[in-house]
Amino acid sequence: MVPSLKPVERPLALGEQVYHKLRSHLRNGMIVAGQPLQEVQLAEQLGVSRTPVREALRRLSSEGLLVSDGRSFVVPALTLDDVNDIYEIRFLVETAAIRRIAAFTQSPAMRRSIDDALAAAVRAHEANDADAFREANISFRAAWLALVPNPRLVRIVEQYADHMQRIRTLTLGDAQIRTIVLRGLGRIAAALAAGDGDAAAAAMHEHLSEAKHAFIVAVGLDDSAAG
Amino acid sequence: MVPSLKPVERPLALGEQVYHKLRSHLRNGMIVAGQPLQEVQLAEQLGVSRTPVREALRRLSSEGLLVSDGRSFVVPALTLDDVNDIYEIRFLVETAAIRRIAAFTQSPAMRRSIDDALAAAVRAHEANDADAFREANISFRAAWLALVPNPRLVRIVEQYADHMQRIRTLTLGDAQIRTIVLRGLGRIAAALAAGDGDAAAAAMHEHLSEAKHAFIVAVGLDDSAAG
DNA sequence: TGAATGAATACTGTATACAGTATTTTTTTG
DNA sequence: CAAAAAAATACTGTATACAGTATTCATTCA
Repeated sequence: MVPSLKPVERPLALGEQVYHKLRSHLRNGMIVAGQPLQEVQLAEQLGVSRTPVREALRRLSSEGLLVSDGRSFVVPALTLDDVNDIYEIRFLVETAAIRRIAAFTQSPAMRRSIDDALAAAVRAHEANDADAFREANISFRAAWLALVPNPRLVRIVEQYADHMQRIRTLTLGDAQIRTIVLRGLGRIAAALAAGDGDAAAAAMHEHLSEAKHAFIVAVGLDDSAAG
Repeated sequence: MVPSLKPVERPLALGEQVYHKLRSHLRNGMIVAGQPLQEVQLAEQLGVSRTPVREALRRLSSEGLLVSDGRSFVVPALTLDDVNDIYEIRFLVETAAIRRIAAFTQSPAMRRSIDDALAAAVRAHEANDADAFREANISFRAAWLALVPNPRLVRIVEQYADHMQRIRTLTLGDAQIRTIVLRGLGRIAAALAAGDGDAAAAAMHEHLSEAKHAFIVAVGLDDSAAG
């Protein structure tokens, strides 16, 4: 018998595929808020039956990415309260998570993928490529999250980051905001390179603060829009 | 038209009912780890078809209360790593949440249900009633959680508390542990009454620490069991 | 013309049938 | 008797049919 032979990749269940497809569409902001997501309609578009669609919708709903509008599901329109609540959680968990990994990011090997993502962000910014920048931003988070040893904590971070990622297309379309974000990523990476957990947490907090503010202004939830 | 007339209670969907029933059984430790939960079997016992059962199982699984054992679902046996991870999250979110509400718990009216739950715990402890004590413990958490203004934060706290609640029957069966827990609840309540957020967070941290230790010893995950 | 009523439609909840796969048991063969 | 092969079984993934309910549209009556 051959040792350490991994089981063959079984084709992903349809429900899983539908879930991932809808999720990525949500992340890209390709599904607008308010528009109802109906089982039959989606099933037809995706070429599957209602069952896997239903499963995916309920799963997204249980994660808060969709809400059940009595009958069908819709992408929730975030209120200012929602944004405050989400960022309260992000401040809490992302600063804790990044502090957690600073102990072993002094090693360049561990930092490899983080630095790669940062470099990609720099390139995208220089090329003025908003989509590539957004991708690099996602890669940056994925890179440092991969070092967090607590999978449950990772899950929470990913979940609430996704809530905002859905709208990130809006803010990262602005080159000025990309400049600010890039500086934030740089500060976080520098703190990690120094192995300074407190500095990394502080940099993350500032970074999230800037992102929150940019979002609120972009969507017009701030007072200036009302006045 | 009659004003303020609430919509009539619609009967809960079967999937919802199955979910709640299974969840409460998990909380009470009535479903042992390792035993596979199979759709057909559960459907037959509950008198419904596989569909709602399936929905409930997937939902519990997505919340981490069950894991998919290739085919069916099982209650995961918590390793020491799991316990450490779960409590890392609990330390983080429950201290933050309790700190958040201390600002308005100086008012006795706001503290009402918290004090009630504490009183119930005292009575249960004096009566040496483990079940009632467990209930009071749950009520205490529900009471202070009801004051937390961030529903998403509440959800995270509830979710990870439930992970442990499932085993709490074990530890709270011991009168000595109940004494320790009761002191912990008292310290938290006192800090809240004083409106001292930092003290409340510290009391919560100590309380969780004691609970974690009691659990590790009760299940025999500690070194003493191995040695 | 406006409101109320009834029919038609659209959608989800639930049950069940069918297909595919892993596991176990039985049978067969050395 | 042991091992391998084959069959039976048990289970989940998916599709689809059916039922119930809410919503929308058309029709009728004042």
